[in-house]
Order: sequence, then C-alpha cells, then structure tokens
Amino acid sequence: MELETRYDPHAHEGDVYERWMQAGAFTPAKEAPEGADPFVIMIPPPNVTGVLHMGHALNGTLQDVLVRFHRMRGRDALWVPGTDHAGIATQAVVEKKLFAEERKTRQELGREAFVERVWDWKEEHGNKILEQFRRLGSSCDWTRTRFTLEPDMSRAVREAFVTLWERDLIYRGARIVHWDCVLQTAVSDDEVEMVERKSKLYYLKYPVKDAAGEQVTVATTRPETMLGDTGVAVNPSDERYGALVGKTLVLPFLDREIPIVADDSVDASFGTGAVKVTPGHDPADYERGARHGLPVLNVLNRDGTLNEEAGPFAGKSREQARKEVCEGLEELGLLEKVEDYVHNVPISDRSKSPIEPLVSEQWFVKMEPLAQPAIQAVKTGALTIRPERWTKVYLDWLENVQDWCISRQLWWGHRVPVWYDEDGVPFASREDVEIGSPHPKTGKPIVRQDEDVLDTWASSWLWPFATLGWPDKTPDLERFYPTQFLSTAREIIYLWVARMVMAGYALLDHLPEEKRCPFSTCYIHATVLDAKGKRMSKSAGNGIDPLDLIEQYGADAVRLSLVLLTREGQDVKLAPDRMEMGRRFTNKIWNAARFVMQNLEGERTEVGAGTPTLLEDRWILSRLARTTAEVTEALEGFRFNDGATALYKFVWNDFCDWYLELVKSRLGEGDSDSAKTARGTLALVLETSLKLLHPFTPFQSEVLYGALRERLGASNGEMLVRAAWPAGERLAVDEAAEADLDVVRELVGAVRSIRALTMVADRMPLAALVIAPSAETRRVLDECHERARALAFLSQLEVAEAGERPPASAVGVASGMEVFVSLGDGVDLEKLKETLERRVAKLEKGTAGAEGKLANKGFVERADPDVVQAERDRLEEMQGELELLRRNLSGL
RNA sequence: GGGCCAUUAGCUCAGCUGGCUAGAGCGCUACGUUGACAUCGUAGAGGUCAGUGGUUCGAGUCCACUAUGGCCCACCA
Repeated sequence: MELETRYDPHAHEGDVYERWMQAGAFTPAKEAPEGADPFVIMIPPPNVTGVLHMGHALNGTLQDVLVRFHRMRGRDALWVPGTDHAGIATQAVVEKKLFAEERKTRQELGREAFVERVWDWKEEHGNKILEQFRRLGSSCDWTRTRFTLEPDMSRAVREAFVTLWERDLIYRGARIVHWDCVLQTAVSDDEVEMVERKSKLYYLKYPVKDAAGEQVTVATTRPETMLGDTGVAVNPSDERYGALVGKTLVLPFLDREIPIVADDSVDASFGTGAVKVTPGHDPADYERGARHGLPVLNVLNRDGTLNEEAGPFAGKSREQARKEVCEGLEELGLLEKVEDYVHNVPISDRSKSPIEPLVSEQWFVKMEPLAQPAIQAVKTGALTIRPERWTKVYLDWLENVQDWCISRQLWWGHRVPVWYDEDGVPFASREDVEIGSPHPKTGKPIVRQDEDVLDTWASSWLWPFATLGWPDKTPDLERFYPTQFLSTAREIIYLWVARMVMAGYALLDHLPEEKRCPFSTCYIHATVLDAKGKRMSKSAGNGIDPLDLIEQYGADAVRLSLVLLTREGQDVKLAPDRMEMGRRFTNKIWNAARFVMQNLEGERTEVGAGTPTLLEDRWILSRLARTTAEVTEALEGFRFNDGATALYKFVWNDFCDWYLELVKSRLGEGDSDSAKTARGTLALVLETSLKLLHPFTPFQSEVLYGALRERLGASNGEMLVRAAWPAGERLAVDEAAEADLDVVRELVGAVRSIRALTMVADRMPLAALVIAPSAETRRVLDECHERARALAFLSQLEVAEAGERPPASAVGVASGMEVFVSLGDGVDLEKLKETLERRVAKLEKGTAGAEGKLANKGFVERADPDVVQAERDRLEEMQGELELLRRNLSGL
C-alpha cells in the first residue's frame, strides 16, 4: 500500500471502522478468556434528542482510550452503549414538532397516539448521537446497545419500584414540589436552577383585627401569593412584634383571618421583620406553616393562572394578578412602598420558565436509608471518586439527602406501576394489571392505573445492571457486573452517580456486599469551555461542534488533542486551532512510519532482527521500554494526559529527532549487520509505538499497523485493535545506553550553543570548530561519531586529540569536553561580549545558589545522598563553565 | 451565607508526595534543511512562578491571609 505524504484521515477512518465492525472487534468473546478480569464501562447514556457536544467528545475519548487499552492487555473488555429516553426533553421536542407541523397539541392527539409519535421520532432520529460516537472511534459493543425505555428496561424499572414499595420506601404524599407551569409537571430539585433576576420588593400592610388603624407590614417579592397567605410570622425575640404574637390579621381582598406566629426561622433584620406565610407556594413557608398548624392553600391552577381560591383574581395570570393586587392595595392604602431588589429566582432547566412551588400529590422515594450504603461505599474504598475533591460534594449531598420526587406528569416515560381500586387504594405490581380484576388486599375491582410516569433518572439509576439483563440473573450480569469505571460530568453527581450507587446496594442483594457497588472508580471529567473560559452553550452560540473538528482535523487528531489538553480535575479551554497539536503529531507519526517502511523493502519477515549492540539502538530500545512502562502506568491510573505526553515526547523527540537521524547513514549500507540491525530496530520500535498509540489514535495506528505488517511480509490480516499490549523481554531499560547517549546529546547541544553565541554576535559562520574530548567521552564519540555526522550541524565538527589546543576565541564545556571556537572575521565583538556577560551573570547566580545549599549542614546531612552528589556535580560543572566563559571574556 | 478551583513566558497550559540553572506547544526572531514530514530541525528573546507573611537547611510546590477570575451548594421572604 502506498502511503500519501500527508496523512489524510478521511481516506481511512470510515474503512477502518467498517473493518472493526465486520470483525466484531468490540464484542467480547462468547466465553471470558481464561483468567481474564473484566474491564467494563457503561456509557453515560446521552439523551436520544442529543447531538454530540465537546463534553461527549472528551468523555467518549477517555472511555475509549481505557477500553482499548484494557482490551489489548487481555482483559475481558466491554463498553456498553445506549441512550436515555429523557422524558421531558424528548416529549418537548416531539410536542414542538407536532405543533409546528400539524398545529396540534398532545392533548388533542391523546396519550396513546402521542406516545406512538414519540417512538416514531425516536426510531428516526434517536440513533444520531450514537452514530456520532462512532465517528469518534468509540469501540462500544454495538450489539449490546440499550435504551432506557425499551421493554427490558421497563421490567427492571418495575422490579425496582415494586421492591422499594415492598420495603416501604415509596410513598405518595402532598408535598410542595417545583412545578413547571409551561410543561405542567413536577420537576425535581436538581432540575431547578437559581438565576439572578432584578425584581421588586413590595411592602404590604395587613390590618390587625379589632384594632382600628393598626397594621403589620410584610415584605415580599411575590405580592400575588398573598391570596394564599394563612399567617404572618415574626422572630420570637423581635421586640417590635412581641405584643402582636397571637393576634389576628385580616387579609385584604378576601377578609381571611390569619394569625401572627413566632418562628425562629424569621430573620428580624430583613424587610420589616415580619414575613407573610404562604404554605401552598413557598417551600420555606410550607415548613413554617407545618410548625404552626397553618392551613395550606393553593391559589394556582396547573398552568400558573390563579384559581377560584383567589377570589376576585381568579383566572388571571400570575403577572396580571401581581399588577392588580398591587393596584388594589394601593387604592386601599395598604401598599407601603416598592423597592428595587435583586434576588435569585428558581428557573426550570427544561422549559427555562420560572418555577412555581406548588403543593401537589406526588410519588416519593425515601432516600435516607438508601443513602447510607452509598456513603459507606466511599468510606470503605469500594468506590473511588476522581478527582478526589468531588468525594466531598458527593457525601454532602448524600448526608443531607431529600426524598426524591419520582412522579412526572408526562406521557413519555415509564408509567408508574401502581393501580387503584374504586376506593382509590393503591398497589404496585410487577405485571400489568387488568382493569376490573380484584385488588389483592381489598378485593375490590381495580379501576385505573396511575396516570403519571417516572422521572427519567428512575430508569437510568439502574443503568449499570439493567443493561446487563437485571432483574434476570443473566450470564452477562454474572460476568460483567460490577463495572470498573464510570466517567461522567460533574453536573450529574447527584442526579445520576449517587443514585446508581444507591440502586446497586439496594437492589443487587443477591450479590455479596463488596460486589454491589456498580463501579469502582467514578471519574469526573473536565468541563470543556470556550476559548475565553465560558461554558459552551447553545444559547450563547459559543459551542464548538466536535463533528466539525473531526471533519477538519480527523478523529485521531481530535482525540489526541483533547487528551493532551486535559489534565485531571482541570477544565479545558478550547479553540478549534488547539487541534493543530494533534494534527501535527499524527502527521509526524505518519511520516516517520512512511520513512521506516520505505527502508524495509524486501524480504525481512522478522521484527527486531539482530541483537543491538550499537549505542543508539540500545538507547532507543531502552527509551521504548521506559515509555511503554510510563504509558501503561499512566493509563492504569487514569492519567490520560501523562500517557499521551510520554508518547508524544518519545515518538517525536527521541525516535524522530534523534534515532531516525542517527540511523540514516547505516540504512544505506545494504546487507551489513549494522544495516540489518537498524532496520530490525526501526521495525520493532515502530510496531511497538503503534500499539502504544492505538488507544489514543485508533484509526491511524490501525492503518499503519496493517501497512507495516504487509511490508514485513508478516501480514495475515490481524488487526491492531486485537493485538497484545507491548511487554516482555525485548523491552528492558538500559540505563548505561541512556546515560551514554545523553552525553552525546549534551555534546552536540554544547557545540550548538557556542555556535549560536557567535551567530548572535554576527551572522558570520564559524571559521572552525574543534573538540578536544577527554578519554572517557572519546569512547562514546568514537562509537557514534560516524552516525552523528548524518546530522547536518555535526558535519562541521572536527575532532582533535586531547591536548591539541587550538587558538580559540570562545570556549565552552560539555561533559568534560572542551569545545573551542575560533571566530571568523567581522564578528561583532561587542554583541558577543554582551551575550557572554549575560550568560556569566546567570551562571554566577546559579553557582552562588548551589554553593549556599552545599554549605548548609542541614541539606548535606538530611537530603538524599544522590541529591547532594548531583548538586555537587552540578556546581562543579557550572564552575568550570563559568571559568571558561570568564577566560573567553577577558580574551575579547 | 457556606464550599471548591484557578492565578507560572505574548497566548494555552505542564510542573506528582517540597530538592538539577522553572518547562512544553503555539506565536515571535535567527540560521539550516527541503529526497520521511505543503514541512522539519536547531538556537534565541521573553518569567520578581498574583501579593503579603509563615513553616523549612531548602518553597512555584506546604500553611495563613489578601486580591482577581470562575464554578457549585443554600428556603432570607
């Protein structure tokens, strides 16, 4: 196969993915390999309505890197994909479409027909996001794709519901809930966002009963809710109102008599110190009302208009009522004043409309008992959350957990599996119940099923095991549960992560305690921000579409860039051009591979032929061994960035910059042992590098691996995706080789520095460069000088015997070697002098620091002996260089 | 009102449990290559590591406070 000079991702990605699919490369073998531990990830199911955003792209990359890594390491690897039915979001999308296209509301269509429409929509559009995950290269087992509303999931959801019901952990209650007046459903605490809004603070006067002219002023932001007031509260220690507690007020408009009560929760310093109590429409008031036995009055309809309880204001919208209430009070002389006021208003995440706290009948799950094991999970280490600081967030929520309102007044979702008899006595059932059949307890006929559906999270909290077939004890459940890794966004630590842990402990009671936690590591990935550090959002229009990036740079470059840019626990600011890093690197790999393969023409069948004895061969193999260990350790510890960085440095700075250059002249030697070894080493290093790269750049590494095997004549169609992770006897760290090559690099560097100094002085090239090596370094030079010649800058180098000291204008030192430079004519001595002086100053500072350190007893006695020795060596070196530079300076 | 996170080169960021003369990529400058690489290589300029105090033989790294920016939680009507 001919490789183009520039890597073109689009020429390969589609084909490669297709080959993986045809080979079933992502589906675990029927039987788990002997002795292989599972490595399982459940994808956080994206909404079916969703399109891939940068957060998905990052998260998908991280999960894929790990799954591919562990698959290659021989673990029984599985990554289960799927989507979430996302009750409110999906229903809203379809409702909107229905109205736009047919001018119909869901009510006009009817429940059954509407749900049918949603399914139609799902079949048509619901796979989009999973397709996009494929573009990214995700190696999910697509044969196991799940959907949170499919029939098997319904069984799981019912099993969970009924189990909790039987344990008395589910109850129906009138509670104040967050009501979304647009979507006309209850939403959970976690779906509410507090948004700062400018508004007014109204001071209302309520007359005291039987006390002509006496009034109490309350401050409120919601004057229209005064119609639902059933009391006024003051702080018991507030002297202003002491005498009034126990007296009665008369509510304007309605003439309702309401008591003044004393309650600690009232802040005497806010407003007037007196607060109206509206238990039906304010969570805090609900609590206060309950403490004082005040009645709960609901003055709102489900759409947010006022109901008949509101007397003259019935039927008005909230906004209209507010206006009219104020006007009315004004007329009555009961509006004291209105102030500007900024406060936080609860807004529904889903409809973006203001939440109305409303008392209504809902289903709740008692959370406290479920929370205990989830708290224990992190305390015992069964669950590790990374970065660690999120543990506290997780625990804080669990330790103060509120009961979970699980009913939603929607149609798209799992219907609450509760049926009622004619007296309204409920019971929960795993099976559908026929209308008319007898209630198992009361014996009376069943008349209806509960109309509500369950919160979406009431299915997704079962995800880690419902995807494996639970409640049946399937082979998959046995083999793949619990999972090892969950990677998700911080926003859903409460909504999802904590609840999955609870569900695992509560519902998988056939398993021993230590196997119930659904995942052992929960990784909270970075948030992807825009270039200015703002959150990407549709409404702000600052989002970057990952598919555009893939289109432009290729999936591998995007994956690599994301991993290189993201360090654990730190958000990442992203601009499209940051993908350049990945693009350049993938192009570099491509060309290095091309070069290697061009030199492997012919009959070679064995990778890594010959025993390397030459320094550079030993060196690169040692570096390869070290890099292999680094990448392996990094990925085992979920340090993605470290792994990618180690590879980047190895491939680019060691392999391409040095090894390929050093080996070029040998490659022309035909059949010499030296040439053979070079070719073998090249092939081995390339092949191993491709394996290490595969988790990060799966497409490109697969293409190059195929090409390499073909070139070696060793191809039998095997794919890199299933290759074994590098390990073994050929890869050992050779410290001597690394140290020796460091000397060479340093030497070359020193020559370049001296040369650069003169070039700074004037662009004149050097008249001559002479090196007088010590006996020790001479050995190393002899070994590699010929190869080093291949480097352009070394072609000017002449090696002299020690002791032959040529006249020099500048002298440098490197690894015990003196480097003499004689300057050509026309050098700007002033500039050279300046440069040298700066260098001297820097060195003086350095030596002073080192001397101080070594003069310090504490350091010498307590520090690691190696560190002290290194410090001495460093000082000596600096002193030597300093001395030479001073000599240079005085000679100028 | 609590809590968390950041602040290191012009830009984006690395610097793990305190210990080489504080690094990388991009950008900039110079030179060299253009027979693996519509490039690549080498070198250079550029930093009082936000500020103040403390612990220590030694602090970018640990502690306290301050400043700036960002995020999360919370029933102040």
